[in-house]
Amino acid sequence: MELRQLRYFLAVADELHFGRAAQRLHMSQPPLSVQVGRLEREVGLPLFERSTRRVTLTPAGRHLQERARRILDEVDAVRAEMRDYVDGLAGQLTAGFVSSANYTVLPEVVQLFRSRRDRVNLTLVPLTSGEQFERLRDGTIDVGIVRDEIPDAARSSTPLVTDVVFEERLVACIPNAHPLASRADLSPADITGVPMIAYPRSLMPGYVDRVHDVLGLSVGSLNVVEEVVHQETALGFVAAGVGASILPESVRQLAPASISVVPFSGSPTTRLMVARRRDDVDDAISAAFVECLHDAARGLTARQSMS
Amino acid sequence: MELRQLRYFLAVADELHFGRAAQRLHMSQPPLSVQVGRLEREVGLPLFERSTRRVTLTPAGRHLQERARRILDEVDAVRAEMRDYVDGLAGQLTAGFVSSANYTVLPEVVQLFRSRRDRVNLTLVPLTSGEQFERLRDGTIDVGIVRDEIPDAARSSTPLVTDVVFEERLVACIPNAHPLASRADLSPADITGVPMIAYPRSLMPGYVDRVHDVLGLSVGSLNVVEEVVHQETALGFVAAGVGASILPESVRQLAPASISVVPFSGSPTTRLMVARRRDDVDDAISAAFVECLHDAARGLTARQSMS
DNA sequence: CGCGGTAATACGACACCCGTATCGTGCGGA
DNA sequence: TCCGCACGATACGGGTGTCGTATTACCGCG
Repeated sequence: MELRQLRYFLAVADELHFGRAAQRLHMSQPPLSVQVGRLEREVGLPLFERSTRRVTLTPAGRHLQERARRILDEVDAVRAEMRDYVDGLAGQLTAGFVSSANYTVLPEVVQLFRSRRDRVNLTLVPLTSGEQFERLRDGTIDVGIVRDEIPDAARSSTPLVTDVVFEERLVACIPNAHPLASRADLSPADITGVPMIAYPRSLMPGYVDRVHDVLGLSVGSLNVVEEVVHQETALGFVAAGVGASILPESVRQLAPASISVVPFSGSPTTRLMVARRRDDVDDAISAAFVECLHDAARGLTARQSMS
Repeated sequence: MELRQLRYFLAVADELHFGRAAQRLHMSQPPLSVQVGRLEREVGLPLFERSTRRVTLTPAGRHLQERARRILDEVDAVRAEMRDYVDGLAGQLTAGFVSSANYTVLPEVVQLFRSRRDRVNLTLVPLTSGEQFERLRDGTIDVGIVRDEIPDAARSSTPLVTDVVFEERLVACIPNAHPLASRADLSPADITGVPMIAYPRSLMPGYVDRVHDVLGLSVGSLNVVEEVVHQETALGFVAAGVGASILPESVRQLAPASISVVPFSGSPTTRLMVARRRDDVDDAISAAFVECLHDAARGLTARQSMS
């Protein structure tokens, strides 16, 4: 029993006329008769009562008509669902993200994407930028939300492409007790002697390089006393008076009253970026996700410029 | 998209191994790979991620796995249902019956058959014996419950076969006012002069012949003053004093107090019979129906002999 | 670095399916 | 009553699909 035979049978059952059914199927009548006959031999009983003047369904034929219609409808539905996978309306997307994105675009991005592509299963994996480059390469994630540019070394080894999503100012988080805490703004020279809480370059290469770059600092010029991997941890050390830390401005939401958040003169920035494999940029699902990122960032940037 | 391809795909999806799947499908691996590839080209995207060491389902593949399993299960179910039609567990049966059967076997037969073959649609058509012979011939009914033997003329024109189902005594229904009403039993000679309500021979040939036969009457020897087609009508005329009528004993259930029901000496009988086309005797459904008839009659005969 | 295992490809044989031509049959009109 | 017509079934040839065997390509492992 093949679908073709069911389609043929159903056409005849609906038309109750082999000639017209054949016409509807864009074929000639003889092979249609043959296929229906073959189906009847397979199920072991006649599905039609035929005379040269009239074709009628047998009870078994009537039953099969209902079931065949149901099955063929289901097959059509599957075909449509498969087309949705082709068009990116359904599927799977695994996205990495730096935890700091939690405080800017991420919540709205997730909401936007879930509403626009409700049949895509979105899996979010919190990872550092460096880990995301690695997992983009081995295919464990499809898209990465990273902070700042990919270092040349990582970029050359695999063809990854990046887009700037959201730009925000860098700020210094300083214990209130420290003399610099009361300053309106800081210059890079102000912090060179200050004990610093920083990220390991191996895990956050883009961000670490960016900070040095925009502040005009040479490698090693900062007095790093502690290395951490999360903003929350960094803020904890700052609050404890261990040192200061250079973080994205959105960290204000997390900073307790015991910490002063001081901007830099010249408003140096850090950039949230989205990274994908080059051969993935025209994938419909990841493209939709990137679009959500930009849409969410657009709203955030507008609010940012108003304040 | 054909069922064969879905079957092949599903085997691979279950095994995650082309070789083992091919083995399970009793075929070799290369054509299996080809068919799966063909299916993938049709839906427009890969269903498996393959390396030489590992086969994995893509998201679309996982989805299709569920749907394909469902569809194939449904096809299997249809096959089983079709087999039920072959085996006579499902289908259609149109049975004719003489209205007098209503007062003996019919109610129990219907109940029995409906419980034994709940998936057979039983249609009951009240018809005289003569009409049933006609409609057995043209296929409008599949089985007939008739009274007494088919006359030779009807029998020869089409190959019908009959079985005795239930035998009961003939009785005379007489208005209470008539002198014969008080008799314990009657002989045929007693009624030759009495005005009679009878059936037309054209509609009930078997019964009319039977009555004449078992009572030893020659054609025309009865004084027929009225012809009717239903017991109920005959009883009405009897109650009105128009005349007497010779009916099956089960008519007692219907007879009002104004009518006397008197048996004949020698206990002549009428027989309820089941008739089928000869080429239908090994049809599973009608055979089951006949079996129900006999089973119902068996119980009835037992109760009859006890009284 | 070769070896085993696995999926993909190549190719020839066979079966299936389709279209054209034709037949058999039953109904309806002349 | 007979002929014509409509319709489904059958016959047959050509093309396509599907299968099995043989072979290739690739990957992981010892």
